[in-house]
Amino acid sequence: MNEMRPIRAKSGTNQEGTSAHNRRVMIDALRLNGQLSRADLARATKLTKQTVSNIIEDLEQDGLVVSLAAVRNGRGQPSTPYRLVPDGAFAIGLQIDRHVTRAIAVDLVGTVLVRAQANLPPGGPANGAKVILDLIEHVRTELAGVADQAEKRLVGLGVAMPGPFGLATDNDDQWMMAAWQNFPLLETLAAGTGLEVALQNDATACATAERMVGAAHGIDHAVCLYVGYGIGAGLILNGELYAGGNGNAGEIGMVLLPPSARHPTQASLEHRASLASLYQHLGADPAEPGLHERLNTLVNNDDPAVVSWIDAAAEELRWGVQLIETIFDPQTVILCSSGPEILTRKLFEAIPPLLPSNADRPDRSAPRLQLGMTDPWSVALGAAAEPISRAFDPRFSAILKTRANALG
Amino acid sequence: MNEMRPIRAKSGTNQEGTSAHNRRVMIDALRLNGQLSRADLARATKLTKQTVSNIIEDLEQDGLVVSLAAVRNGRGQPSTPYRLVPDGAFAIGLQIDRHVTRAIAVDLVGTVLVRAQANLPPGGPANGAKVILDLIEHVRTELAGVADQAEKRLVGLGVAMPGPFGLATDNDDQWMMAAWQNFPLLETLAAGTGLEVALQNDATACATAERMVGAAHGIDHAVCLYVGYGIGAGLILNGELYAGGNGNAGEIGMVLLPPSARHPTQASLEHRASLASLYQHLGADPAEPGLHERLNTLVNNDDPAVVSWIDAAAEELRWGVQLIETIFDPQTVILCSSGPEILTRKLFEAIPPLLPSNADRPDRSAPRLQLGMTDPWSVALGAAAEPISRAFDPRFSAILKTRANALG
DNA sequence: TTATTAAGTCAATTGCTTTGACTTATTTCT
DNA sequence: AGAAATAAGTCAAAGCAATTGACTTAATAA
Repeated sequence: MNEMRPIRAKSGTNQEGTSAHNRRVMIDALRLNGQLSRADLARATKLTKQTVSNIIEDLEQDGLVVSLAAVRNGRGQPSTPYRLVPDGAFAIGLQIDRHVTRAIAVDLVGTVLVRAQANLPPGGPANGAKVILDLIEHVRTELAGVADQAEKRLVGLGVAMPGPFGLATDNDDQWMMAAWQNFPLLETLAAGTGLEVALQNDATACATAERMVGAAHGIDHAVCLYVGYGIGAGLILNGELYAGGNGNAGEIGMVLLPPSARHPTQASLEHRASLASLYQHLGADPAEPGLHERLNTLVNNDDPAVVSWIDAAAEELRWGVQLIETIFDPQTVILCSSGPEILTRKLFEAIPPLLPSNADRPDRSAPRLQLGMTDPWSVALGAAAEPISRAFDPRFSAILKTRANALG
Repeated sequence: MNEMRPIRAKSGTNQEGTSAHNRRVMIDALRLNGQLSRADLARATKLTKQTVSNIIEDLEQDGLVVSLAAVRNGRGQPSTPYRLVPDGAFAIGLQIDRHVTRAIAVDLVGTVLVRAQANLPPGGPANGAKVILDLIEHVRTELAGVADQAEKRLVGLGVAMPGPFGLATDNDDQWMMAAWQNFPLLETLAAGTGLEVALQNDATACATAERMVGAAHGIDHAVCLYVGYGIGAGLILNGELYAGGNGNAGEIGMVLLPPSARHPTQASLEHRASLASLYQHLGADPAEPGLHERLNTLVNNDDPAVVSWIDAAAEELRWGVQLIETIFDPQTVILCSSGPEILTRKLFEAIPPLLPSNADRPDRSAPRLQLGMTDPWSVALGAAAEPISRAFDPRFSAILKTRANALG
C-alpha cells in the first residue's frame, strides 16, 4: 500500500525451488552415502521412484553422477547404484593470511587438484591484490591442465581470511588485515576473475572443510575450534554453516576472560591460546621466514618453552570446549589449527580431561572432542569447499525465489 | 541396496511443500507488517498476484485473514488490505517451574486470553501431573467460553520448563526437576489432552515470546538473556529458534567461570547471577510463599542486600552480554527475567556500560542490549507461542516431506 | 517350474504457480 | 470534462514437477 515503507517478508517458492531442492538432496545423499540406487534414494528422500529417476537422469546428463555396475541384493531385480562424479564441478579457494596467501582448486567431492602459495608483502591490499589475482590465475590455468571442462564447471571462488568483519577498526595490526577489510576485496576479485565470490572467516572455512571431507561430514550440529593466528569457532548448526547477523559469529577468541590467579589481567581467550600468543611466548617474529618449520622442530624436540605454552593453552582450550558445548550443544567439537600438525596433535592430547558439561550424555555417539584436519591448507580447502556447498548442498535459501516474475 | 545400513539423507519436497511454505510466508508477512494488500504481498514475496490471490482466498476461507476497507493510494485502483484474524488459531502454553505451574491460552497474534496458575507440590511428577492436567483443562474450558471454535482451532500445547534436558542427572534438586525429566511428560500430556505437545526450556520460551510479540519481532538474529531461577540464552538464529543437537543450546548459566579475585572459586555463571543466587544471597527459601512480592518490596525499598546483589550480578551479566555478542553475533540482545519487573529493570540499568565487542559496529540499527518483556508470565506466553509458530511460521522443515507416498 | 519380491519404466493425472489478456477504479494530464 | 495513465485484481489457459497405477525386468525362494 505505502510504497515508502519497506515491506518485510520472506520469499515465496515455486516448482523451480522444489526441483532445485530435490536435486540437492540427491547429491547430498550420494555424498554422504557414497553410492545409492534410485530405489535407495526414493526411500531415503521420501520421493517416488519416478521422481528420483527423472532427477537422476538429469544429473547424469549434467555429468554430476554416474551409474556403477548393477549389484544383486537378493530377491528382485538388481539395483544400479550411482555415485558422484568428482569432475562434475570445481571451485577455487583462496586463503588470505597475514604473511601468506594460498589458493587451491577442488572438485565436487573435495579432492584437492591444485595448490599454490605466495608471500604477501606487508602493506595490505595496495601491494597484495595483484599477487592474489596472479595466484588465482595460476591455479586456474593449472586446473584447466589437469581437468577437462574445468572452466565451464567452475562454480565459484571462495575466500577465507581472519575476521572479524566490518568493525570500527582500531586494530593497528602491522600486517594490516584491517586494511583488507576496507578494501573492496570481493568486488576486485569478482571483477578480476569473473567468478562468483564469497567470504568467510578462517574458522568458518575450517568448518566448511570438515563438513565436506572431514569429521563433520554428515553431522548436523558441529563446532570447529580453530587455533590459528587468532582463535575462532566455525559453526555448523542445523546442517548449515552459521555466520551470525554480520558474519562474525563464533569469534570466541574475543571472549573476555576475567582476571584469575594465573592471569592477573583481564584478557581475551586469543591472548592466551592462539598461535600469536605462542609466537609472543617464544619471542618469535610471526613474519619470520621458515617459522612454521622451526616451530615444527621445536615441538618435535619438546622445547621447554613450547611445552609450557601447550600446557597453558590447553587449559584455556579445555575451558573453550566446555564453553562451546554449553552454548551450542553440538554433537561433537573438532579441534583444528593452522599450526604444524605435531603441535595440533600435542595440543589435542593435552586438552583432556574435559570439563563437565551438558555434552556428558548417556546417549552420545560421537566423541566430545576430536582432532580435525591437521593440514595447514585446510583453511584454503574450506574456502574452496564453500562454493561447492553453496551450489550443491540442500539449504533453505536455495528453495526460495530470488527474483520476481515478469508479471507481479 | 543394503537394507541393514541406514541411509542418511534429507527429505525431498513437492508441491504441497511449496504451497505450505507460501501460505506461511503470507501469514508471516501480515504478522510483521500489520496489513498488506494482495499486490503488496506479491511484491514482497516475489510471487505473482494470481498466486497470492489464490492463497489469500484460501486463508480467508480458513478464517485466518480478513479484508479491510479499501484504501486509495494515488493513481490506480484502490487496494484492499488484509490482516490476520486473531481468532484464527489458538494455542495453550504451560510453564512448569519448581514451585508453580502456569498455563496460558493465546490466539494467532499472541494475545493472552486466559491465564491460570497452580502451586506444584514437592515430589515431582508423581504428585504434579494431575495438578498440571487439571490446570490445562481449566484453561481450555475458559478459552472455549471466550472464543468461538476455540477447540477446533487449537493447534497445540507448548511446554516450557527449566533445562537442560536428557543429561545423566546427578542433579539432586529437592524440587526434583530432574524427576520431571525422566517422567514421560510429553507422552502424558499428549495422552491427557489429545493435543500436539512440544517442549522447550524456559530461556528458549522467552525468546519465542519475544519473537512473536516482543523485541525480537521480525528480527532474524536475536538472543534473549534470561535470568530465572537459572540463567539461559534463548536463540533466534536465521529467523528460527535454535535448540542445538539435544535441545540444550544456550545454557550459558552452566558456563564455567575461572576463579577470580572477586570469586576465588571456579563456578558457573548461574551461581553468580541467577535468581537462585539472589535467594541464597538473601537467605530466602525459594519455596517461601509470597517471595515474589517480598522481593518486589525489597527492590522498591533499595534494600542493601538486593542492591549489592544487583551490582554483582550486573557485572556478571555484562560479561554474559559480551559473550553472547562475541559468539552469536546477533542483531540485538534482549534481557528477560522471571523476577519482579522492577528487579529486571534495575538489573537492566545496572549492566551498562557494555564491554567492547564485535557488536560495536558503525552500522548498528537495534540497540546492543534492550529490555524484554518483564511479565513473569512471559515464559508461559512463549510456551504458548511455540505451537503457533510451528504451525504458521515459515521454516525449512515445513517445506520438507514428512512421509513417503504410497508407491515408493 | 512357479511364485514372490524388488528395481525401474511408461503414460496419464494431479495440483500449484505462472502467463497474458482483461476488468475495474482511481489520479493526472490536456 | 474528457482522455490517458497507472495500479489492483480477476479470468482462463498453460506450464511444469511430482504423483499414480499399471507394467516390465531380473533376481531369489519354494
